[in-house]
Amino acid sequence: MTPALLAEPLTRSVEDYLKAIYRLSSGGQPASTSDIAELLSLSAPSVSGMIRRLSEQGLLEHVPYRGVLLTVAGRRGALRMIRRHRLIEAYLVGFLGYSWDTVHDEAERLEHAVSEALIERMALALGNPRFDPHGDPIPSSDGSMAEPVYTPLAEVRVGETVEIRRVDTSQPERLRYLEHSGLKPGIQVTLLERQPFRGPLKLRIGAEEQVIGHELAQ
Amino acid sequence: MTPALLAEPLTRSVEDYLKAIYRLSSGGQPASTSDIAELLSLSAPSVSGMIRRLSEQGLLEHVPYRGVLLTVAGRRGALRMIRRHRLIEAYLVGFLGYSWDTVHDEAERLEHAVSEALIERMALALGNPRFDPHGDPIPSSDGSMAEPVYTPLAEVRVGETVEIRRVDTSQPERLRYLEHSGLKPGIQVTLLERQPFRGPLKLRIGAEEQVIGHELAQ
DNA sequence: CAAAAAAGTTAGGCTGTACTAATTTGGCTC
DNA sequence: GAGCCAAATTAGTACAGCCTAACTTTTTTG
Repeated sequence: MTPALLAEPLTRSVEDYLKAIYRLSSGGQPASTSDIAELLSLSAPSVSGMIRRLSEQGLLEHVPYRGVLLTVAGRRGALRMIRRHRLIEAYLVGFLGYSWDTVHDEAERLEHAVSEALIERMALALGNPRFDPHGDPIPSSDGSMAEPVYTPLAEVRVGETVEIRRVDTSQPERLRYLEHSGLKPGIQVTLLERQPFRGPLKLRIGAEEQVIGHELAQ
Repeated sequence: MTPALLAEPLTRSVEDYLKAIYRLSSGGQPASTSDIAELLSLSAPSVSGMIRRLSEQGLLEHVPYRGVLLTVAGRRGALRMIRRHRLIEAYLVGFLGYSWDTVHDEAERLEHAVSEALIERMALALGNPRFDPHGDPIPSSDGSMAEPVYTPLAEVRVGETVEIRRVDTSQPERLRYLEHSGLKPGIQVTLLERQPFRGPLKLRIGAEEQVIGHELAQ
């Protein structure tokens, strides 16, 4: 419950915890110890210990045996890292020829090391983008983030032509597949037909393609 | 005395120690505990402790009370960091508008975080340069480094026109001054006159300038 | 060349972050 | 509602790196 206005710098570990908890609690439910442990590949006791320290620092709210939620300060820290991560990804893809699937790990390490000044220079070089290469929104430096609602491709009507806006980044191999088939944000796609019972969708991207049982969640 | 061919990754601290020891022992003399402590802003006992660990890892040769020298493995680690540092500096100056005096600190942190792949992409974007923006040589990825011998400006004859090749990077404020006065590598300079007894030198850079008592060591 | 000063090392401690093993708590089932 | 399982926490340990205080070795100097 420290004021946290004078914000001492966070360690790398703390930054990773905040990001993880942000992701896990994005739906409003608290993040559980074991989910955090799973996401960060750590043991549950390690997470328990860190949760205690982060609570004492006022970065999160802990209800024992129930889970944690970020405080305002914690959320600020998390969004700062997400901004960094997504800008770094955008920069590496835009200026250094990185591909979708390799850029994540690089950004994961750089996000802890880069200065505020460099982040802003990269943002400037990119034209202060609002979205990263996968279509995920980039928080602004004051910590606000546009979170537009898109229609999952699975729910588009047959015959409709839509623009891909965002792709799920949680699985690298799926990403690689999407990249290979040209399903990138900004691309126009027409839904040709849909098989019932969560069956595959056929769509046209210029040439055409027929894929994805329902891993086209969006 | 481990073989060190399977090279476990070095920690940030270890990387900094290796760089410091490389610098301090570049003349062939061993680096002393207190010089290392001074350079890294650490206490002497901290350095003593780290020296023991690094010796055990086979990264340096320690003669108690006498000093340390890098082993082949240690030198490899040091040159790897110097390559990273100088390429990052060159990249930030060349592509992101950094100035001489601000680029060092940024590189100091990034050099520990960047992947081998990103370093090589930056090198490629720069056209595999052999020298960084200050004129310091960049070690190649196999660990060799050209170390040309240049004539200090203080020893140039009056009337001669020479090209600036390299500037001393050890003092940020001096660097800032040099940058301001246009004394950058690649620039042509004519020595107009020299005052005796380590007095100031007058030189022409297009317009002209008269500076530097003898901090123009090169 | 002996004593003082400087440099280096050892001893002992602290913090951050991780671990395993043991214990506690909460929720589910019969 | 008793018992059990899973999840969470506590207890105790380790290691990297840092520190200060105290001691030893080397160098300098009167």
